[in-house]
Parts: sequence; structure tokens; C-alpha cells
Amino acid sequence: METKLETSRELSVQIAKAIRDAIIDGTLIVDQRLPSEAELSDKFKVSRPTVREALKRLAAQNLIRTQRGATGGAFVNRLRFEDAYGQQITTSTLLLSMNEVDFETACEARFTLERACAPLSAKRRTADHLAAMRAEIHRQSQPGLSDESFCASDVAFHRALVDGANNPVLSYQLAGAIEAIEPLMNMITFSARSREHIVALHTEIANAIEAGDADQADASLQSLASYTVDLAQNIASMHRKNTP
Amino acid sequence: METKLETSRELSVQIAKAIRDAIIDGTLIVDQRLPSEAELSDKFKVSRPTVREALKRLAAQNLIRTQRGATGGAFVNRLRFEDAYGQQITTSTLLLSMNEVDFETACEARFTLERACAPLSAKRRTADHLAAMRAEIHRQSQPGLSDESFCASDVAFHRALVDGANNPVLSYQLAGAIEAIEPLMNMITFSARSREHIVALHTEIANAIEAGDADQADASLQSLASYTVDLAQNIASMHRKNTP
DNA sequence: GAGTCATTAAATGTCTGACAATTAAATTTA
DNA sequence: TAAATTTAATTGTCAGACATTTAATGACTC
Repeated sequence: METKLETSRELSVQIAKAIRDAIIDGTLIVDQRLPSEAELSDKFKVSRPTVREALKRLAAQNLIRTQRGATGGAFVNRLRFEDAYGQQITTSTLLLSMNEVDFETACEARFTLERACAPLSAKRRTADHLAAMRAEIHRQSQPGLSDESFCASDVAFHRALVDGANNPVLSYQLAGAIEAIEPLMNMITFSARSREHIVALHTEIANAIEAGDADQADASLQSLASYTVDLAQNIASMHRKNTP
Repeated sequence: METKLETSRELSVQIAKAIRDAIIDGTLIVDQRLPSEAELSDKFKVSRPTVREALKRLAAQNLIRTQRGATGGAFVNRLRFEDAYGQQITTSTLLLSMNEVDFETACEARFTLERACAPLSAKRRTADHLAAMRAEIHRQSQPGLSDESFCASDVAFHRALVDGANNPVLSYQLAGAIEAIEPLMNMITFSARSREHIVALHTEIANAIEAGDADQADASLQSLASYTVDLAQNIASMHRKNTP
């Protein structure tokens, strides 16, 4: 582990950086135990609270985990895709809400990326992925489903589609794009008619994926994209009319 | 801000969660000042070090920033795309190195996503984006360029291509996919001949983007993708032969 | 009156030292 | 041998203090 620190910035930041770098460059490997807090404060010549603040920074990024007790300590975490998903989604959600990205932009990003996955999914999807998609379509057809549940099912459908590409990196990257948009989608009220239309398009997509027809899947996804944007624009314009 | 805390987990985790929730649900809005550490420790009935550990967790996620001095304190951060890029790239890099994703998978994800951006970029790129791409091509043609610099320029070229789509959400999502692969690419030694080939393909792509020819851009990207994978596989098999 | 400089107060950053809680290993005991 | 107990190491938490930074306040000079 590198002991050299810059000057000027906060100590806990510098220490966190030193440890993070050691993890990234492989000096500290997965599941390896870091020195105890007392040893670290010796090593870096700072007090224990300062070391602890640094460790908390790393823990917040899932880079380390800590265990109490005799054989306890801080251990380098194996970053798992599921952990990273969570971070991705939190960050993406905040980005979308705080930067006030408009729905159209977010939607375009989502469907652009998703269409890119469709050909791979058409080739590689397993029966499980297809079953998951069909199950969500079925759920979406239930009358009396709340708008939130409908949206949640929509997200699940699209994640199954992306997972069908059988590329964990793609799934990871897409998770942010697909899930982060859910809060925005939740502002839409889905009429019975629009739900019907969406379910029909989902069915088209599932059929195309089942048949291995990438072009058809792409076309249906494109329809769904433009329909979704239209829907949002209608809602927005109606909203503007009602609250001038 | 919600004061209710669960039991059983660490206090600093619970406090961080309470504040994070307040930020996400809008109770605390951007640039708003949090109570001082002393007030927070009163409010949550914990000591100041514990509050500080909680704040460091949030700072590590760029959710808050702190300022010292008279009017200082912790403020809710407006999460900016550039901040998020950094997080994305760190996480993606770690994921790739620790999960030992093979080059082919990472490469497939990258080029799949990038090809999705190309049509948008062909339509919307500004002169600046095009100039950036040409500049990187020029850099890549310089003899005596180190492999690291060649890779860095490669990344810059592809980021310019993606940025040309003029969709910040896309740029954000792609940043991880493109940058995280650089460490893997750095393990490749580029011969003069392979550099030449890559530069030629880059030129094809730039020309297609300039002409607004999405199909040609896609085709060239596809060539580049398979060439890159081949290159990596040759290196890998040579490596296996030399170190049996 | 305006501008410059010192003072002050509030806040975070850091340190010291202590105790509590937890956990695995070592030790003792039946 | 096996169960119970003790022990030691480590993180979690606390209290109080001092250092550092920063902006606002007030005093002084021109």
C-alpha cells in the first residue's frame, strides 16, 4: 500500500485515495484484510477517527466491508454486479431528477441502448428469459393493476429482454438507463387503451425474440419508443392546459 | 428530515440512510444546508464522530459537499454528469478487473452500445465533435506514440463519437463502457500494422459520420469490433504459447 | 463616507483517550 | 472429549478539546 500522501486536501480523503488506489492496482487483493485501524493510524500518522472516516468513504462505495471481533477488520470486497446495480440506479435516478433531464432525452437513451441489445437477445435468450417476459406481459394485462405496478412490470419486462443478451456488462450498463426512468414513467397515468397498446407491442417484441427475428424486435421497440414519448407529451400538454 | 432509525445496524449507516432518503425524496433540496454536525448529533442522539462518519459516507457518493468556516457546513450537492462519470468509470473498472470479465464480453458490450449511438451521432454531431475525432486520428498516426497514449487517444475518439449523439444520458451510460475497457486494452501491444488498420477504420467512421451515413458508420464499427477482438485473441494465444 | 485591516464567531477538521460490544481463539473444567 | 468460561483483539461509540478555515463584524485611517 502506498504511504505517500498529497498535501492540502483533507487527510481522510487522501487516505481513502491511497487505499482505493492500492485496491485498483492490485496491491490489495479481494478478501485480503487491511491493517487494523490502529495500525493504519500509525502508518499514516493520523488519529483513529481520521482513519475511520477514510474507511467509511470506501465502505460507502462497497470497496470494503468491516467485521467486528477478534479476527475482524476491514476486508477488500469483491464488487458484485448486483451491488454495482444498486449504485448505478441510485446515481442515475438522482442525475435524472436533479439535472431535470427531460423525459424525451431519457427515453431516447433508454430505447437506443435497448434496441442495441435486442439482436443479441434474439440470438441467445434462454427459455427462462422468454418466460419472464411472458409472465410480465400477463401481469400487465390484469385489470385493476395500479400505475406503479404497471411501471414496475414494464421495467421487469425490459430487464428480462436485456438480460437475454447474456452479457453481464450490458445488463449492468442498461440497469441504470432502464430503472432510473421509472420515477419519470410513474408520473404517467396509463389509460386502459394505452395499456392495451403497450401490451400488444410487448407481445410483438416477445414473439420476435422467440422467433429470433432481430429486425422485427427492433421495429417493435422503435414503435414502443415513439408511442411512449407521444404518451408523455400528451400528458405534459394536458397538464399545461389544466394549470396555466 | 426523518429522525426515525432502525435498530441493529451501525449508527453511522442508519444516519447516512436517513439523510440520503431525505435528499432523494426531496425533503432536502439541492444546495440546502444540512444542520451543523453538532445539531445533527443532538438530533440523532449520537456523538459527533459518528455523525461525521455518516457524512463521509454521503460525501463519498457525491451527495453532499462540505465547506469549512463561518458560513460552512454540509450542503446537498447538485449531482453533475461529470461527477457521475468518475464514479461510473471507477465502478466499471473495478467490476471488470475483479469479476474477471473476459475481454470479448467487455468488448462486445462496448461496441454494441457504441453502434447504437452512431446513427444519432451521424445525424446530430457538430463540427466540434468531428474535429475532435479527426484530431485523435491524427494523434494516432504519429509514429513513436506509446501504447498507453494510443489507447487514451482511442478512448477520446470514441467518446467524441458518442458525445456527437448529443444526449447526455447516453454519454453518461457509455462513459463506463468505453473507459473501463482501457486497462484491458492497455495489455495489448499494437504493432505498426495494426495501428494502421485501426486508424483506417477510424477514418472510415469519421467519414461516415461526416457524411451522415449511419449504415456505413455501423459497418465500420462492426469491422473495428471484430478486428479488436481478433487482436486480443492473437495476443492471448501467443501469450499462452510463450508461458506454458 | 469609503476602503482597509484586525477581530470574532461559527463551522469543519483533527487529536487524545477512554469504554462498550463483538467475536474467535485459548483456557479451564466437568 | 466436550462444554463452558475466559481472554485478547478489533471495531463501534463517546466525550471533550484544540486547530484551521472562512465570512461577517467592527474599528481605524484617509
